[in-house]
Amino acid sequence: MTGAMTPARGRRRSEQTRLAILTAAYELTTEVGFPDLTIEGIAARAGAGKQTVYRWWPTKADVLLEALALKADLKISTADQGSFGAELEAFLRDSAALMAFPGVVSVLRSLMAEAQRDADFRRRFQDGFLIKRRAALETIVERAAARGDKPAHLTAAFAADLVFGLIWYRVLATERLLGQEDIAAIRRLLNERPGEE
Amino acid sequence: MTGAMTPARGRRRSEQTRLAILTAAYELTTEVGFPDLTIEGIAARAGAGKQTVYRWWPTKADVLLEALALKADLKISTADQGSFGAELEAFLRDSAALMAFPGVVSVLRSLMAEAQRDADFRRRFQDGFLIKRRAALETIVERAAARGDKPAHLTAAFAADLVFGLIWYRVLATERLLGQEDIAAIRRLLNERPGEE
DNA sequence: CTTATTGCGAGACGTGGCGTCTCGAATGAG
DNA sequence: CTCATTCGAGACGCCACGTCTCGCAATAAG
Repeated sequence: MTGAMTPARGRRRSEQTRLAILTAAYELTTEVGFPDLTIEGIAARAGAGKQTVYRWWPTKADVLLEALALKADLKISTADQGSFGAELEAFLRDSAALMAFPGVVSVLRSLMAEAQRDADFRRRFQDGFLIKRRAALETIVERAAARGDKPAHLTAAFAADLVFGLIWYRVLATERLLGQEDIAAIRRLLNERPGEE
Repeated sequence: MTGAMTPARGRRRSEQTRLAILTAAYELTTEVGFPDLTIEGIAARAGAGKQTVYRWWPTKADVLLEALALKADLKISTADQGSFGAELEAFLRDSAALMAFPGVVSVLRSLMAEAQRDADFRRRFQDGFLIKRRAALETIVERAAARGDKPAHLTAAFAADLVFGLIWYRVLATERLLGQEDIAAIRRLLNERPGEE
């Protein structure tokens, strides 16, 4: 939901049209790419009017941001698995699985790119996506700390910077996606020496 | 240089105009932001014709990429300092200093964003910037390996992914730039236990 | 039921940068 | 001198932008 409050009177927002717009935006992005994605094209494919899109979303990037949540639901495991290593591995596996979903990597690239160009969207992208992902990982690290199952000197914030840094750098700057060997390497790097120094 | 070979005959390319265009592009980006940067605006500020810009650079992002090299010269220390930790610290300090240069962070964001939108520029950005930076860091790691001064299980490629991942993630997804405490944390993370298993 | 209010599809409209093209002058090797 | 090439300047058609207007549909208040 991006728009205003629920109106007291008048016609209600069409949920069917909302879903048609989100689906059209997601599909069009994978077909023509984000730069050639247009509001006009989204509206046309969804069988909606341009104004209907503009009324509920400020930019095409915001449409995609909501479409992403719709498609993949962003469910990441943070369940207590007894050890920091196991939870970290589960988190990374879920992240890799999400990015294996068709079109997700392309959309993620587009959204991060747009966040660099539009300061207002940058904020919405941080609030609606980035900090939620961070929070999940930080939960795991903090639980490990409470357990005494965490390397010294490793703060939750720094661990999040490292992990998400690796994931995003791979997506944005290389062609190599996260593999099993990367997950093992991260786990080894962050998980060793539970109570040293 | 982006253009063709040296012509056998005819008027030579004006170095003065080339510098004026690069300077104008760099300054305009910091003033109006990359999205509102236009080829027309660059040409006007530089006192050049549009065609002169189009003749030598395929996109405005390519102009900025060359302007960045002109401004900051991208000199990163890879000198042998005797230990992996010292060289890593020098590298990170240089990187932080480069990004402290006015406008550099803004340009870096714009270029990485554009690399997500334009597949052709993506390649040029990788070849002309990203892999050069990687090569510098990988040199340091490989020298440490030859010295026996490197943690086990740490490959040069993975170390580069981690370090550049952290730097780029900070720039692209947060407002926090690389500080002294981050440099210390990276050094601690990558440098401990020189020969363990 | 009547009326006010809001959302809807459709599309017209002016704006502005895009990338191409043309022009005449300047430059420099053969 | 000759001719290829670059230069500054700007005209040109194109297209998506974001706004606006229209008439109809849906919904709640009176």
